[in-house]
Amino acid sequence: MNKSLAFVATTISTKFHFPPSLCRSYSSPSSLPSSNKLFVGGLSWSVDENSLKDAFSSFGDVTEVRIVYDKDSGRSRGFGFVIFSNEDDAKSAKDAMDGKALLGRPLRINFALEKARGVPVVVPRLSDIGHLNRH
DNA sequence: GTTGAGCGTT
Repeated sequence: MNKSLAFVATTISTKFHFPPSLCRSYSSPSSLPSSNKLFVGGLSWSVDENSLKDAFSSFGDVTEVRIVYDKDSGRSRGFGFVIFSNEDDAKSAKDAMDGKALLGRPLRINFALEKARGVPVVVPRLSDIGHLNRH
């Protein structure tokens, strides 16, 4: 009887092709949802926003380039962001530049995590805590 | 003169 169950399972798995909507683990391999904003890591310490833009502007319109510098030391933290006006340009730039070297260091590119902009931040209120002491 | 995975100073 186990054999017949195995037969059924095999039959099902070979006969059915599940629609992509049910196979979401394959929809974005090794990354995040597509966007026009790229996280660029692995930068050489000496790369500035200009040379980074030059490296990416051939793939489309670069809306913004931002390299993250340390607040106190002022030196590059070795990563930054490149924003394209077009989402497809960002994707092709990522595919083309990921792993490629810039100024001697291989780039690590990914779609950027969305830094919560426009999302209201709810903070606890002291006036509400006061109600806890009330009967 | 330094470091080497990661997700940002207005």
